[in-house]
Amino acid sequence: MKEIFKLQADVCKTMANPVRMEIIYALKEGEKTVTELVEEAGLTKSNISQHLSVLKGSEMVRSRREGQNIYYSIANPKIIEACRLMREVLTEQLSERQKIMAKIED
Amino acid sequence: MKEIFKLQADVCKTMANPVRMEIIYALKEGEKTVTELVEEAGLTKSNISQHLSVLKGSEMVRSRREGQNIYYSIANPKIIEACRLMREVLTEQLSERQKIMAKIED
DNA sequence: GACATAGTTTCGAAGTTATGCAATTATATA
DNA sequence: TATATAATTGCATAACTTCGAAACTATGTC
Repeated sequence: MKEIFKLQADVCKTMANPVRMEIIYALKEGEKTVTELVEEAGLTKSNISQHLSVLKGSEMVRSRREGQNIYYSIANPKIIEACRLMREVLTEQLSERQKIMAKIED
Repeated sequence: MKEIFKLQADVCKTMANPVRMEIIYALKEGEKTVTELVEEAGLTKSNISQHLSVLKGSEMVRSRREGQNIYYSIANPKIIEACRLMREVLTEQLSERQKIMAKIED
């Protein structure tokens, strides 16, 4: 019974990094090569490659080679859905905080 | 623009621990005291308390005191929704793996 | 084969997280 | 005030994560 919590925590762990979150959002638009992701994020190729390897290890992304390039894409659209919901949680938290701040300013 | 990825990763980070995931699922049923959570999880009070403090710091749970007890509850039902979706991602991954295993056994 | 480009892997330093133990705080009750 | 129960905090330590630099692998072109 406890095993499921561990596995589910691992899914979160994969998404629990700002670079990997940025990669997920970048791939939302469609498949991209490592170099494209590197340029978009403004980070080293080594770093992006390592994060892609984590994402692939948890089966959140797939990859396919085409000549010199390797194209990465989101493995399951539900990952995007989960991210969307977490962003909603976040925005509701932020707007809640703003309401409180507004009250204090009165 | 990058800040949002950091914040969103932080939301994930909060959920990226099996004990905290177990607490979230335990609180899904309704508010509970620390002692109840301790008994349910079979861990030390110190440990549960520290994880509750992380969850509270990210505003995922609320607490209210009633006499000697402190009752914890989920702050936003969307947190449960996000967890549900992540579990779906997980179960789809597991069943996908099983399909592949079945093919190999032929 | 030599060279260029795309991507991965290895390694070590720096930072972060999880845990139990012991000490502390808060409330209730006699 | 003394004592019991509920919960939190501080601290040490072991385990894990992140990152860049350099070395390596894979593919394409001359």
